[in-house]
Amino acid sequence: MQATPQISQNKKADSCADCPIQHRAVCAYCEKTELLMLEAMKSYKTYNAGETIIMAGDEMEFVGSVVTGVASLSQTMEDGRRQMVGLLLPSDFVGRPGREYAAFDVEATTSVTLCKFARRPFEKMLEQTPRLRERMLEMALDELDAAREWMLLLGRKTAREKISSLLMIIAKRQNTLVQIEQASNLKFELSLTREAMADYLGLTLETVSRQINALKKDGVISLEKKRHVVVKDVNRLLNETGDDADGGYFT
Amino acid sequence: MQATPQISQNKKADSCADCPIQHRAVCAYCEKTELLMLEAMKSYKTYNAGETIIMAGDEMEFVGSVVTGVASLSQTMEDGRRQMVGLLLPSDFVGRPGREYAAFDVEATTSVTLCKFARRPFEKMLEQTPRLRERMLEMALDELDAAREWMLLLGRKTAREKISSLLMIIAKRQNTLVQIEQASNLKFELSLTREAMADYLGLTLETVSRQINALKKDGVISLEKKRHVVVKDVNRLLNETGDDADGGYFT
DNA sequence: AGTAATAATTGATCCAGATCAAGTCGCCCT
DNA sequence: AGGGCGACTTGATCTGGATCAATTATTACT
Repeated sequence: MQATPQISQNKKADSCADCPIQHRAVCAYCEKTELLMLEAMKSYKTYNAGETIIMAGDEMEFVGSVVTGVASLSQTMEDGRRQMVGLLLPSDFVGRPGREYAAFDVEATTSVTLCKFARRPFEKMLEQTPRLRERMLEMALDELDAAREWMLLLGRKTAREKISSLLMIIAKRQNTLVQIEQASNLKFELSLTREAMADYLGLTLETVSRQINALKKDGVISLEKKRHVVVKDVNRLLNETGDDADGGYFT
Repeated sequence: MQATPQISQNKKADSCADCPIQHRAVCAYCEKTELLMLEAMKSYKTYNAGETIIMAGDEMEFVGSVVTGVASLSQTMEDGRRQMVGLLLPSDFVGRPGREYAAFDVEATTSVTLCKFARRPFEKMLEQTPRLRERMLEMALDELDAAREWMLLLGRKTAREKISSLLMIIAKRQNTLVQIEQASNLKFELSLTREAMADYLGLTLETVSRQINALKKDGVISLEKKRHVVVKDVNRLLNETGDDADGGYFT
């Protein structure tokens, strides 16, 4: 039963073009008074690729969301083993309201612009604003779903399935449903190093490299540059992920 | 730096003894009117060990929470590979408000009693009740933290570390902080089969069996019955998990 | 252009955990 | 008591991905 690739939650769809705050948490929350409060509170900051934004244990002075670029949330064991536990793309939220000290490392994978709010005022506003809290709940639940898919990937998928899944995940988040359905030739920028991919997938960078080249040799993808992927047949790639054909949620 | 084992979030602490609704989502929410509404809505149901409570794809008629027993949330691939993605102990919530069809399988691991609310009315109540929404957000964020710890386990820990971590997780959730600190001889019921443990940890049941017996042979634990564990020295076990000594969150 | 630094590939070997295959234990049932 | 079934253990072997070790692109900097 081979269905058309479906995109479950395209977060882009949630943003409203006329809202000056370009991120999901507060974007749909376009009511005048609070919007102005948020406007007054926010500030932008840009980090360079590779820069550490927050280290586990740091005091959390702010929360915010990714406006442009890619950041990662990860955990490191004493002996250096690393596991990425969150991939933060534009519209994703950073920080946990009510949390004093960071539990995970946040790093800029590419150059990243963050829209920041001082944590305390944001928390106060969260208390006063049911609509915003509702939005945060929705986001947390979406992330939880994503984390659970990710757990299946980490626990049970083969290296090849892991790589294919990652490619699909990134393709989905960077392109709209329409683009993917039409795409006999889907291209996208894979803005992660082999090492970052390995940390995402629970593999070594050597295995990542080998599997990407295997997919290439088998004609599933081709590479224009090391980090620019061309998918010839999306369904072919989807088959390699090990997921159900119609994958994704039922909402 | 060997610290005393810390327990980050003991969910038991959140329940209020005089609240007739014995679960976390609504428990702290003891305001008369809505409490009565919830009272009127709720119904209990008990499932036998091994019974399927919900299958992925089913229509979700209810949400609710675990009152007694242990249930699991899991995902299955077409070829039968299974990964547990949630372990549901008393006070844990089942179902996602707003979700029409189940995304995961829910199964009773032991005999389980669920306190159920019809989904629609619960959702309506959630809309009207900011305090309940706040509670749900907090729970979702806790689960997300747990999922991220779990991802580190799945992606980077060795089989022995995985088993040790699981034992610590269960010990923590079944005992209070005080009990654990004092415990030179911590006992607990491990209410999972070897297979369920394997599904939790991304291992095979044979490996689970071998590692448990290795921990026993090395004197880290002993077994009174196959599923009744005695931990002689909690710090010794904690060392085997690969986690930081003071592990857990900073709130 | 040349050189250093970083990212990626590729090969050879190894080993933790999977797989396959018998057992054994404990428990319910008549 | 015995038999049957599910849960668990234990052993032998295999293998996917890790590890170790060079190269070979890329990119960034003078």
